[in-house]
Amino acid sequence: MEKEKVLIAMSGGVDSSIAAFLMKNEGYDPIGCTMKLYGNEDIGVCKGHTCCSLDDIEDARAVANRLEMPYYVFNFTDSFKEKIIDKFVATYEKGMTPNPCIDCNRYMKFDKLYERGKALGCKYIVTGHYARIKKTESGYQLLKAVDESKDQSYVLYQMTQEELAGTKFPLGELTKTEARELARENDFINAEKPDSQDICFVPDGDYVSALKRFSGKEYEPGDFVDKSGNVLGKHRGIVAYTIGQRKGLGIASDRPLYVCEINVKNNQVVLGDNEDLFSKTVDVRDVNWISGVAPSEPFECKVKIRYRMKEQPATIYPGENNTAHIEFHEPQRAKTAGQAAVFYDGDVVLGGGIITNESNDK
RNA sequence: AGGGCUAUCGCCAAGCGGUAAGGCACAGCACUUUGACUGCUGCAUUCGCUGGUUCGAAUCCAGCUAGCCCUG
Repeated sequence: MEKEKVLIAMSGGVDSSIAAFLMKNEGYDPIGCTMKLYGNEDIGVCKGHTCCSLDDIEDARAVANRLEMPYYVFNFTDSFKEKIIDKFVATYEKGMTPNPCIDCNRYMKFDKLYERGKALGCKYIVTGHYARIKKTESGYQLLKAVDESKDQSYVLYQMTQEELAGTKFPLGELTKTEARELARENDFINAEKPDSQDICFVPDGDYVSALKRFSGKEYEPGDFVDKSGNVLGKHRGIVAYTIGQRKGLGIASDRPLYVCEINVKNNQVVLGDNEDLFSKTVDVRDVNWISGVAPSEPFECKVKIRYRMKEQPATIYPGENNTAHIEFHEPQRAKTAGQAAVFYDGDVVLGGGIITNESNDK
């Protein structure tokens, strides 16, 4: 009997390697692949451990060989630049803070890669994400991972029914510790490889320099001001800041200062106290409802406003044109335009959207 | 010109005769598939200068210097 083909996105890290291993064990016929998303020359020198650096292709290939899988490298550099990098730059220039990982999942893994999988006759594409997919009578659900500390459902909220139907997340049921164990037991060369971190196309973590390199621009310094408009100092360009940021301001005060507002128009960054950062309402656009249909009535659920935070109770008011208004029961710290708000009902991801900045959007 | 006040780390600021708190900034580490937040660690042998009193002074005294305020 013919085994079902699946396409495995392999970053070269432990997780996706184990994903491949598990699929193989489950009796699928896996094909390994790595998406080439950028060239080293595009991002400066590329050393270190990031999720898709070219060095990692060697590791991915080694694992694929080990598992006796065909292995391909897909060159997606053009669309990655267009869909991820250019948007990353544009978002910062608008005084907002992008989350490129979300876009990468949406436009690369579950769009470009998904198509390739189909073209290769694969029934599923498989990634090493820590999240679960559940089939119910009413359709597919995206769930949090069993290992809550590693849960990545937040960065997957853009997935559609069709994508969920054609995707497998074998790591969703495992803890990170178990994944590492498996890698060690099977002598995977990347068993001890550190978890990825930082933006993959900004390996040194200096995203401000990266922005300049990508855009070819210098960003104009401007004023740091307080709520009353008093000038407190000079900032090094609006793109270098995000809401709630404390470090790197270089301003000595009698208390900690935080970025409260980024004003693109006057090229000003407004600084204030931590208490000034809290607000109860958040508006989102580009909302994706995983079920495929927007709720017609307001409802209660829990919401995350950033990747690393515990979801908080809120009421969602679905709006026109894929928007929604969120009212938290308790004020939340540092809502940041450009980041995603993701809705949860227990372990189930209901959907999510991009946080708008009312003042900047006007 | 008189009178008063103040001078402690890059910034704010404790200390009031017993051998330099703390906050901010900065640096490093941890955490982290975004940016942040957060946590931990480090950061003045020295208190405007010069003398004096004392076993011992940033803390008391004198002079000098600088800044601020009030009054001709």
